[in-house]
Amino acid sequence: MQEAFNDPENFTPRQRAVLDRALGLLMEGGERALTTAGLARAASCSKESIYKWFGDRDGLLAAMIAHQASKVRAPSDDGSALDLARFRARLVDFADDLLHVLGGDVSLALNRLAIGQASREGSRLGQLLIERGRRGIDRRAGALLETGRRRGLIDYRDRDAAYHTLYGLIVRDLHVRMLLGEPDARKPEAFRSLAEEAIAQFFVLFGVRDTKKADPA
Amino acid sequence: MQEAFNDPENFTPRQRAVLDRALGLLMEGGERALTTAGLARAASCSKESIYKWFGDRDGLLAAMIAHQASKVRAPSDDGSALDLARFRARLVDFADDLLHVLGGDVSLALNRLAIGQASREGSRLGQLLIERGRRGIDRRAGALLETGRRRGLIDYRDRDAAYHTLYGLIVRDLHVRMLLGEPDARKPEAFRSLAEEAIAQFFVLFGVRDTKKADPA
DNA sequence: GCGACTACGTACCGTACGGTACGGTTCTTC
DNA sequence: GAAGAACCGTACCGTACGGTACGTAGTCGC
Repeated sequence: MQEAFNDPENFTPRQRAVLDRALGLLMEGGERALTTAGLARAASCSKESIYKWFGDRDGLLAAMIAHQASKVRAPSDDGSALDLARFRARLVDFADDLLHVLGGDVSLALNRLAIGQASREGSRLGQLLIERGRRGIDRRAGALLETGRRRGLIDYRDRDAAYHTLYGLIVRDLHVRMLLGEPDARKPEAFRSLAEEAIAQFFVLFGVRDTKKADPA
Repeated sequence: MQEAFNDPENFTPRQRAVLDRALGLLMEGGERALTTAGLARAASCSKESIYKWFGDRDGLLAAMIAHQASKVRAPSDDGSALDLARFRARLVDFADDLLHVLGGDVSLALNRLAIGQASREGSRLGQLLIERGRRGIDRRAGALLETGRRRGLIDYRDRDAAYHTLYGLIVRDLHVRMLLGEPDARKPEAFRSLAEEAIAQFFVLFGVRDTKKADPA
């Protein structure tokens, strides 16, 4: 019955505050800094309450992921009319958002936590992170691509394959480098130009040919 | 003077054997399974020797990375004459190798270890992993790309940018998913086709147009 | 006002780990 | 063959953490 602890809908405001404090501790000092005693002290609650609410330490970690995921609301994709320029701008925004999300403190801390636990057998944190965190982004991008294809702005055979290519063009090896703590990888001021270049390349691969093709030669 | 411990050239065969056993423990059960007492028991050595050889636990981890990196020898890039087909095959091989390396047990275990430690302030494991592990791959790919460009098979403005794009096309989000423990991401039997598709896309972006351009329309 | 409930703070327990010390054994070297 | 170094096995120490138990203080319903 540990699942009952993981439903962010049932979290009380007090519990959410404690989970936020836990995320803060995790961001500051990593997993080692997130101890039940330390969290109880930092959040001014008792260890007993923590265990009562979340079961055990793994339940707490899972609840943190669920809680954080519940805070992120994907911007609703209004199906307004898209011309090529607007569609391209939407893709650039998506790419920029993606880089900022992946490079955010909370995302990096949670991914480091889940990856650190991934070697352990019974750990479902990785799955949980993918399901709760990535699914939303994937769906948002998938819908965007689908819209672009229906409007004849891009074309592809396999939507998932196209999305994975888009993801690779945007993120490259930046995510892992940021996870490893390489300072050069975390340059939010560079994300915009990276996003624009990635989308330009994506259009070369999947764009429908148009009359305004620049041809340097 | 901890640096002295990290030079794999100075490791004795006995020390290498211990480091191999440590890598084995790390692969089996993650960082939690790699304790000094456990390693001493598994490798039939004394804890005192471990501390004498590697300084402390962090020194041991660094030595493991250095040791593993020293085992990987990049295949020497013989500058034989390359036509397009051979160059393309070389790139596919590189992509296939890259996916197999990143998805290997040792690589995943070491990356998980370094990422788990990345939040800690003084941790240089991430840097060490990038320097010792990735530099070789990067140089190999860079040389390959440079050769292709000199032969007029591909073209690019910025070699590093081209390489990063190549990396993104090959790896996509597979590395992080494998690090998170997603079973679907680790399908070595699928790596070859992924590699071929990535190289095909790379040629669309950076290939020099030739007469045999297939044009569906 | 009173019981039932919840939560806070603290103290406590068992365990496990990093690191050190020491006696005994094997191997090298002269 | 003796001196000395390297190493193994084990025992030991201090600490820190996960998890539990308990005494107390609010709070809500009646």
